Amino acid sequence: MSVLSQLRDTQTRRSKSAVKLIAYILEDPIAIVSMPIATLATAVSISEPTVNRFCTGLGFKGFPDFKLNLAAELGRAESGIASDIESTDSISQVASKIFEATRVSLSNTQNHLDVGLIGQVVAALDSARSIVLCGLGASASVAMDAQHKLLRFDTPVVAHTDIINQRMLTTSLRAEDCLICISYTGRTTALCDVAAMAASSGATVVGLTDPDSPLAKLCDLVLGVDSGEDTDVYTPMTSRIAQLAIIDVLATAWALRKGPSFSKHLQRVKTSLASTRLAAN
Amino acid sequence: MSVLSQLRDTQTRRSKSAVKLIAYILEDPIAIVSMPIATLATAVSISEPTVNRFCTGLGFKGFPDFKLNLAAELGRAESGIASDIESTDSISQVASKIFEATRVSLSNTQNHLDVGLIGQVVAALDSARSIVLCGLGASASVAMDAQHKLLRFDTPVVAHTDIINQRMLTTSLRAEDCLICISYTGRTTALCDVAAMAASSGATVVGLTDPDSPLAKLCDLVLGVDSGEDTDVYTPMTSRIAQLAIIDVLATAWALRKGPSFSKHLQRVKTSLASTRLAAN
DNA sequence: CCTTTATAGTAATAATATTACATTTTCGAC
DNA sequence: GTCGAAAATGTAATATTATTACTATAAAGG
Repeated sequence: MSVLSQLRDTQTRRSKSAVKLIAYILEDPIAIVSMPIATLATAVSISEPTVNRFCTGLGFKGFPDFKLNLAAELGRAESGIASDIESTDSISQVASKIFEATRVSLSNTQNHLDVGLIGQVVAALDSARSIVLCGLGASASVAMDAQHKLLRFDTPVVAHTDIINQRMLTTSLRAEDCLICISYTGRTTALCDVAAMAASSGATVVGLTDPDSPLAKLCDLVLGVDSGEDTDVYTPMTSRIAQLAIIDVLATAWALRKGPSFSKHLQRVKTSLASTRLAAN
Repeated sequence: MSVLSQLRDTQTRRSKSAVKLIAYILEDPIAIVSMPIATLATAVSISEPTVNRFCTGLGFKGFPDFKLNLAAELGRAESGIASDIESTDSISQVASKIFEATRVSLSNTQNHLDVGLIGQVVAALDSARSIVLCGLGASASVAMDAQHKLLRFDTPVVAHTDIINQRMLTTSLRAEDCLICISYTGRTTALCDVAAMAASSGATVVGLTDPDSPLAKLCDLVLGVDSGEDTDVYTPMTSRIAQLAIIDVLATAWALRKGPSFSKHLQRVKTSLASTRLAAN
């Protein structure tokens, strides 16, 4: 499992010093890799053995081993720094850059993903009376995708990609419902209004958005999608893909939570589609 | 420059021990990162300071710094084989596996991408009177996403995710139009019908699908999406993401083809959206 | 063949990390 | 609350690992 996501996991119980330590490490992981244990210990005002115990506790051989693994992981994330596309690029250059940028974005999202939160969102979905997905513009397709995936579960789910329908919906939301708002920027006024109205109805509002955005502040649970991409000319492509990956994780985690009896249901959905397909040839 | 390529560089003059050292490191770089300098020195039958001098000579602060950089680089290269999700997996394991599978799928798609074909499709888009996107089920969201991206261009574009509308549309297609059919399996009967009808109208039919599928045979141009994933229980997640990446490439390549004058138009689209956004805070 | 320079080795030292043990804190039962 | 067990933390000693300073050896050029 990834070091960073292990650190970000809010599920596991942490000691006081572990909390301080994690916060400090996550603040600038790159700096940690070239830091002796003494420096780190002093920086968080704890003792060196505590740092060491923390590392072994995570399953590493010791502090140096921890640093090595962290470095490897950061290397994975930092690799491309997705270079901008130039007007002189050939198609194959464009393709490489886009694929690389997408991979980088995925890695960043993975590294910043809070596993504990995923669990909470899955719990919210599982106990919801119904699930509503809202997204506008580019995020509309993400909402549709999520709808398609969540349709397999037996909780009523619907995606709304139209602001009028979205607003109408909030009037009928109940406290037992779950609303998932999808927006890359988290600054779309219309969607913020929807989230605010939903929140006042008592429904659980989940945001799939920039954690620092106005929208995020209106949500009960926020799944952050790594930003840091310039929203210029070649619009946010990679962020959408990261959102989709998060939805995959949600759907899969939910299916697992439902347990083995649930796979029968999935099978039924599947076979009901078989007749729409041509045989392989 | 990358550590490994620096080591492989045959141009630079090396001392006798440096040659031995490099050979040993390249043999199993992963092993090196968790090796103390003493072990390495003994293994190559040279002294520890020689190893150290070698590292500083390469521009690193010392042996540990060298190891750190090597680890980061290896982490980057590491392309795990997407393992299946087990019912006993924890949420973080699920997340890691999904992200990894997605990255692998992206790489596969990238490797199999025919750049010449992309060029042909872009040419078709550029000369089209209008563009129609068709997708059903999971591919509906891909079609929507593509629509959103292509809306920025000044060719009329529309996505249809409803089989009735799709069928109606084919009756009004002309030879100057371009139809893009999106389907992961390429075996959805309804969509094959649509493609066949469109083809008979003379329109250019582009498929974003499995190259060996019935749908692909009905298309003029086929952009293959790497399959090889079992379509069981946890349905094709990663393939969708690969499709989206291809669409990104198409849209970007098209924008570049349009040339710099076109970026003005993109800017106009962008500013027209600004008023729907909240300011950052 | 000798000088010069680069290269390598030895041993001491410095730096970094780990262990063993003592102390404090936390948490739960009473 | 308070007592005791368990967990968490700190101190100091020790072990590991890396670097430096110095010496010796080997290679290159005249």
